[in-house]
Amino acid sequence: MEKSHPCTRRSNRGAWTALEDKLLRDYVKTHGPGKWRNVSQETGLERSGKSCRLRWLNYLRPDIKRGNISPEEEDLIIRLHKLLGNRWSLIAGRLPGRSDNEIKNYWNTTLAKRVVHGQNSNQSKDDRKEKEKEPSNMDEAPMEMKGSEGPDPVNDFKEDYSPNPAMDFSGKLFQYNDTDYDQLWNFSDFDDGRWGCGNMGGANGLCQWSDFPSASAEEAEIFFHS
DNA sequence: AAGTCACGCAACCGCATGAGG
DNA sequence: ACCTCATGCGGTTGCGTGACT
Repeated sequence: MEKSHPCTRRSNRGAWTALEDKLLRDYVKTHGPGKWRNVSQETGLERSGKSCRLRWLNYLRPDIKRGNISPEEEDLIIRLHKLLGNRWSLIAGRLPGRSDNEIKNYWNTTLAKRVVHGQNSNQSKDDRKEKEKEPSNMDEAPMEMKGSEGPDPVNDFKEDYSPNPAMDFSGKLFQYNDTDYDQLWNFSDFDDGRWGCGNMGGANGLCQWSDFPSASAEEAEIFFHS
């Protein structure tokens, strides 16, 4: 097998062509998603593995949903962003058919200004540039805000989703009743130990805040039901 | 009609992480 | 325990296009 010299074999950049899409689709159909490094060798595509992966995830995979974000999806994005910060892949995981890139773009172009500036989306580019110079609250993940002067994610969550809080809010465990959140939480999403335990079984749920890192799901349940 | 601006989106880049040797 | 490689993630860039002057 002859390798092209890196200088002469310049990888393609820019927008994907229909032919490139077809080659990538065919590759995935045969080999399945993954082994992105091999795509260029197998198909002749002059694209990096990263680029192929991104194209597949954001555009070509069969379950991808194109088109406008619905108001329901929008609401979900806002609420999840409030909880999770810029963890786009987690947020995308709750919106079937939407990619993290799409949600990130939608947030940055549409929702961020709406959330920061109320409903006034007529913001000039200069204004945005100015904003970009200073750290935005919305760009910070909840855990980074913790202990600072910024919003308190625990209390925010508490206020928003816990009309009937569990017995010990200050003790880091709390209950929510919002049925939406039956679908929103699971253990694996929060494997960094900051958000973790949840009772996904019914209309009510139990969540754990990061100051309780050693608690297992079982411990949290015992705590909640004791 | 032509030039400029503003915006949205696709794609790229750098870093982090995890698996396997 | 360390190294390498593949993959994933979030931030950023740049292009295409429609709106505006």
